[in-house]
Amino acid sequence: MTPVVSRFAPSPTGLLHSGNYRTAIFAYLFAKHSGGKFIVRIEDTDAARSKPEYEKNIFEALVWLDLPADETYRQSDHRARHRELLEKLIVEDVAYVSKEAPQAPGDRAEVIRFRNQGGVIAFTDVIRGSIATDVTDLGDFIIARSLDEPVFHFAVAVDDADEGVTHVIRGADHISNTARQILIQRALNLPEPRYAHLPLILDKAHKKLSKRTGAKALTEYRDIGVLPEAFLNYLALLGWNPGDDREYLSRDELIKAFDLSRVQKGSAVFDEVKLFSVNQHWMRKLSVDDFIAHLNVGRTTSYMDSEMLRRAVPLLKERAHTFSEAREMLFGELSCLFAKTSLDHTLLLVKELPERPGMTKRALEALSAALQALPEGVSAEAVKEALMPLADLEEAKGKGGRGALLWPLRYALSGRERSPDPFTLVSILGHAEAVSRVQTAIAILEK
RNA sequence: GGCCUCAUCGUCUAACGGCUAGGACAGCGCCCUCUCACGGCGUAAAUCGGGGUUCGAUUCCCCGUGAGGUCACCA
Repeated sequence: MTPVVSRFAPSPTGLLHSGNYRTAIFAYLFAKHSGGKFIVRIEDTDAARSKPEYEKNIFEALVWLDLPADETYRQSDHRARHRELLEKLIVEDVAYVSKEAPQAPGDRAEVIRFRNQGGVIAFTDVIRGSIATDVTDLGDFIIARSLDEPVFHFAVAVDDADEGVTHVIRGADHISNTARQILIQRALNLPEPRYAHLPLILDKAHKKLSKRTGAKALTEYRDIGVLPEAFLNYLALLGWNPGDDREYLSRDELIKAFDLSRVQKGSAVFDEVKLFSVNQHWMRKLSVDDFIAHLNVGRTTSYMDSEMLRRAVPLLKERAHTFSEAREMLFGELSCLFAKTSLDHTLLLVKELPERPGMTKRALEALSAALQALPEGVSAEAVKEALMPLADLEEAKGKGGRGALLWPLRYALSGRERSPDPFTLVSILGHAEAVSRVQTAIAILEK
């Protein structure tokens, strides 16, 4: 059995989106599952639209996703070979130079066309089964603008054969191109690869994902702090499933389980919310050090005590779905961990009962005493055990409930109406800092 | 419009022709709770329609319908 060789063949004419990289992921997983080769070929035959920065972006993305190519090609490097075969076809009169009336700016007065004999071309798609196309209506299609400028169909047929590609895994939007490419292969006597056309990924409007309609470039997801393992996981399960109930698979598990026979035929809608949910799963699996590295807040560490940051990681894992969201929290609702915020006198008294004036202050004093009695480095659970009995105390009972005490405490510690619970805050801040903040609150009440 | 392809909850999907059509994400509700989040429990939600084949169709066949793709001197 010949080893599998798959390829990812993007054209560097723009930033690639999730749909493009999903085909790369499937091609990679398929090759690696069988221990075969994964090739990346940059299809830059359109010299006018191909840009080096787009090519750079593609490789950046593949590095980020960790989809290393066993071999890398640039289609334009094969110009001599393409020319040789083009000349051969012309000599054999399978192709011919045709005079044209240019229709659009940039059109040539002379192109190379394939002498199409017509008839039905059929192939067996690994995913969809038999697909037949009547190529008669294709006419004598163009295979090159000139001897040195082959067009996509021609270059693909030649390169796939020259590079030993056994499986062409690409989007279903290429189905109708396949017959044309087979025609060229046959004329050139090239081996015919197996084809697997993947279901398309659709946007919310159920249209093919495209940058024109707002699909994000993959690197945008990287930049807002999506983990590559999450992206890989989510995209692999869009149009494929491992055959069991697993929803979260590591890259090794994906390679092990991947199988073209379980690829869906129907297209799938890209759901960012689910991607973020998968991302949260993988964020939670990160070690504290790795998590902080991904946070990438190095420049602000003078503001953020690094020990405090470490202690905040569990809170961030609990809340954030992306690292940019985590950063927002750090500077927003969790900023109270790193700096005291000014307290609003009326907010502090929000749970004060009119019939029991001074209750808030007395509660905070009792809490302050209880906090000082706590040993250093206690868990949130231990803090809760120590403070909860106070919250249930006589004076707080009735209408105010535990909130009569817990609210001023949490507000004194965080300066915010929304924040983690007070026990967690104490355990993170340390009781010295916690006591100092409570004292500050008491001082405000005394004024 | 021609040609090609596809069709299970809102979304991603599972179900040798045979359980009450299962799971996940998102909803919703309850619990936990001073808030936010987490968590726990629960709930709603689907086989596009019509014909066949069969003892029995989500599953196989046909016809509709719908959706998408493609019809470049772009890939």
